[in-house]
Amino acid sequence: MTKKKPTILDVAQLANVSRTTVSRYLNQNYSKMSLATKLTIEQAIKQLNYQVNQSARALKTNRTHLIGLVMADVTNFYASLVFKGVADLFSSFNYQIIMLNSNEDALQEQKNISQLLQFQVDGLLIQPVTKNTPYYESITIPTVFIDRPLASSHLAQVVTDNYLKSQELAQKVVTFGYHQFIILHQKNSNSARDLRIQAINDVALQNNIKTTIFYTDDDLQHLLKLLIQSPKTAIFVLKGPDVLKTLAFFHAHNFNIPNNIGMATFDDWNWTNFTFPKIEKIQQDPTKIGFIAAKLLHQNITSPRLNSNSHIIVPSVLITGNSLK
Amino acid sequence: MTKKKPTILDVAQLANVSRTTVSRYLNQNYSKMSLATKLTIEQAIKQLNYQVNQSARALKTNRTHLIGLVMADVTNFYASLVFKGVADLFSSFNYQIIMLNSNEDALQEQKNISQLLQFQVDGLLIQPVTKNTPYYESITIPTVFIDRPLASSHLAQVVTDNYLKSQELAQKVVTFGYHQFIILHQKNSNSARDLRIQAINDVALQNNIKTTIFYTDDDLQHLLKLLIQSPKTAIFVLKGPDVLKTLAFFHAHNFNIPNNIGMATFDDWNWTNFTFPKIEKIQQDPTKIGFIAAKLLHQNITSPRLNSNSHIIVPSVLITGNSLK
DNA sequence: CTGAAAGCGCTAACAC
DNA sequence: GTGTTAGCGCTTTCAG
Repeated sequence: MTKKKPTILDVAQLANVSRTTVSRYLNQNYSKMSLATKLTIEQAIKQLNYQVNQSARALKTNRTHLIGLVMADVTNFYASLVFKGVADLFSSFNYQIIMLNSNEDALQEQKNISQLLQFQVDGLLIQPVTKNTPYYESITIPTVFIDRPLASSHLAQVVTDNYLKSQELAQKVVTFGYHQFIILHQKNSNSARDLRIQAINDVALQNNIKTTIFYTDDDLQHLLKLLIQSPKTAIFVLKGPDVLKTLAFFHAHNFNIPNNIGMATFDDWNWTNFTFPKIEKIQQDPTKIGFIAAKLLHQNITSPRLNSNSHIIVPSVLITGNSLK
Repeated sequence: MTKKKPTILDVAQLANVSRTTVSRYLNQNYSKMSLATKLTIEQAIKQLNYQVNQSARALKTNRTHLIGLVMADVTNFYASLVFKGVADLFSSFNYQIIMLNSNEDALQEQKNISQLLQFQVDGLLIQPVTKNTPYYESITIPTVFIDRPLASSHLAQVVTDNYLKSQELAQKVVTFGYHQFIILHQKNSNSARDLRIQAINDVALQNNIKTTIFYTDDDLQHLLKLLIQSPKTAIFVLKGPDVLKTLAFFHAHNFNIPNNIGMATFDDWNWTNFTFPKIEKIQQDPTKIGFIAAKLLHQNITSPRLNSNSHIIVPSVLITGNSLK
């Protein structure tokens, strides 16, 4: 327990070779090494239960094999799914992921990034909480932004097709003949959500449909006023978990979907797979977004300046439900 | 971009002091330092935008300020919540969390642990996928196990009161006069789940109630046979997300809860907050478990051999619903 | 109050 | 095919 960890020197001495040779073994430079020494070293390592010290290696090679993942809100299920994708990609290259929580706070995000830079991470994956591109552009290590589009074209980013798919969804809703749209979301805003709202609004305008924005943070009771004695209404719920909440609320107040109200939503996960009725939705694949972002980052780390400012759109899918009528 | 990062030496030269003095500044050893030099150094650091190199510091001090978090399944919402608790605690001590996914696979878990040891993490938090205590006991750095109880008393662990609370829940269900229990869970087993099942079984036995175990992995259709023309039945759903699935299924087959069937569940999150009806449940607090485990680990890191083998039980709460009748 | 210098464990020229 | 050696950036005695 208290005895020191074996170093490369211990292995070298036990195997009767030099540190260099052991180092070569560790880095798989077997090319110029007799099978005999290779086996001796292998044996010595096993015997001592030797493990390379990544700190030392990092100091020498200037590569930590650490990736920083800065998520806007880790308690959001979106974060787990992105993490999975990122971890899946990087685990095959023996990189480890340090995840931090910005908690939707810009200051915390900057602290997180600064911390990660001290740890000399080889790359950064950021779900940005702000649109503060000057700060983001000042980051000098390979970085890929996730989920929330940023205006600057200098910054590599992997996002989904928010505007177009939302437009498509809204247009489909229109075909059902709704005369009023209600958009339900949380006050806290971000660029991805803004694009969705904008698309819905644009479609509404083109079709002379009245749109009201409503915050789930507020008491849903207020919503009732909007619904009673109003024209045929469709509700867009911008966050998966809010669907459950809203459904329960409607159920309690004897509103039926799709008979009294139409509903459509955006789903990062399978929230609506088990609801009644099935909700018309746009489904995105956060794990895929994470995986692709990680892949891009890995490229930017291993061969810099190649696609370092790619913008990748991971398409989402429109899934039919029976929540419109 | 390509220019080298400033080192402590650059700061020292700019501030006209020695590396030692800068190092003292960095480590807040202000006690024996003139205010003048302190300010000069502060200024130089700002000017160069200097950041300490943690790899170098780690090599020297033998402390990485890295914590390894090995979770059985990161796509499970439980993992996010635990992570939050762990991150909340350790962020105040400037430790970073490296999270890895064992994917419910023992081999993967061992690889993960081995990787983390190479990175010289200062401590380990493990949600174990096996009961392989010999291997776990061979780990020589501070380690705390989470969620799934391990037999060995040598190992520090933070878990919830699975057996007792499950017993309490089952006993409550019994008072409603159910004559049959069905336990719904996933085939994949672990010690925490086993304890819950055992408690329910024990209560059933004591009350001459027939219990059937049913896997959600299988087609739920089979479940119907068990329900039609059978005595008054209560269903225990062992995983929050499965509640949605099961409710939707019952709804589709015109079974009403609580009129036709009773239901009780275990909830890591607010899965059942928005269901109809509200489900009788045991609610645990994974974030709290993570926080407490992290606290214990931090203690074990900073003052070893004090509580290094504590067993902490974080109580869960029985929450009344209207799913029993 | 400050500095000189050794050394943490490893890698990579360069030598042989 | 293998070894010598310098040095990555930092902390820490020890000396002044």
